Amino acid sequence: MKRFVEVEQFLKARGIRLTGERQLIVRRAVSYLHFTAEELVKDVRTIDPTVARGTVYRTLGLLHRTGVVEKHDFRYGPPNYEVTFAKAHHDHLMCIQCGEIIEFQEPRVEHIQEQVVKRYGYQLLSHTHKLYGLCQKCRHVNPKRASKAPMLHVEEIVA
Amino acid sequence: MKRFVEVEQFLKARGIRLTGERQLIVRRAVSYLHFTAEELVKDVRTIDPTVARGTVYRTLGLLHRTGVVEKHDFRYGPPNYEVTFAKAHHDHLMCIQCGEIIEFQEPRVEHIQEQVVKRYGYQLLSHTHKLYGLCQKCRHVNPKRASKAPMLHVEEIVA
DNA sequence: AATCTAGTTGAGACTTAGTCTCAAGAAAGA
DNA sequence: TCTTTCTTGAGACTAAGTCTCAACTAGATT
Repeated sequence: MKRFVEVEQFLKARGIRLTGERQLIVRRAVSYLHFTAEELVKDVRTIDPTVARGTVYRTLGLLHRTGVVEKHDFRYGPPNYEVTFAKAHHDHLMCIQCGEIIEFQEPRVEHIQEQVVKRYGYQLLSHTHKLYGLCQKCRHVNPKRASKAPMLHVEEIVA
Repeated sequence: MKRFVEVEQFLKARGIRLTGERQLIVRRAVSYLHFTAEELVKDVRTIDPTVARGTVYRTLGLLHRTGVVEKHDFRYGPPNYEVTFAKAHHDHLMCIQCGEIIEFQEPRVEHIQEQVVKRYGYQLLSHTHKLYGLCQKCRHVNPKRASKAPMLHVEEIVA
């Protein structure tokens, strides 16, 4: 079954009104792996220019609140969204040069996290774990000009 | 030795001009554990209202590029800065109710990260690892009203 | 100490990303 | 079909941050 149909059924089952605008927005959103709010606005308005910016933001907020999309703050740049509906939990590895994003799973880290929160008497609700580096290609390319990304912290650089 | 003196020496050694504005900004910044750019602007301008907003932002950028401060995108709200100069690497655990931030160290996770990046042929440059949850106190408090934070993702909630 | 000059500053316009308001329009139940 | 409630488009508004430029100043040079 198409991914957007599942999402639409999920929304309907929660008593959320399925308007034409929302359907369009959901269908465009699932076509991306990752996207920014403004990218989605542009994309949707390319197909139907009558859809207001506000509607895209509102729908994105709705999808976020209902757990259909996840919001990622990759460094440098506006937040990034991902339709995680019916998708296994994963974390991200990003190339700071070309922007490639790789999704990885690491149950061992999840396990250690549990130990950490227990240590401080916390109840774990969620987490983010992002790795930044250079992919094989970019490592061998001499950047033509300085990237816009700020210099890395001395302490952050892993030997 | 006072923390800000060390930072000032570090900047000087790198040939960075030490103006009165920069000294004030550094001194206020090191007095916080975590702060937002706007908080720092307000704080600095309380002491010297002639310092421009832009100067605080520029100096913060300078401190960031030189690795004196680190920028954290805790979810919900503007980014958070931390003077990490001469401070051991650590990650963060945050209470989403009261905002408490705990710094923790987990060499085991750092080690697993190395394995992950090797798996994909990447060179690791930096990472962020943030845990969100409820502290002991907040877990037992019935929130008076819904928090502004978006609902958690089903997949994000750890059993 | 006076001079020089590249780097820094204040002021404020500008940008980007996102929120809010409200009248008009559309979905779903009665 | 009517009614109620929710959603929408339009655009004003806000928050956070960036940029420009003439005036100023730290620190090097004399």
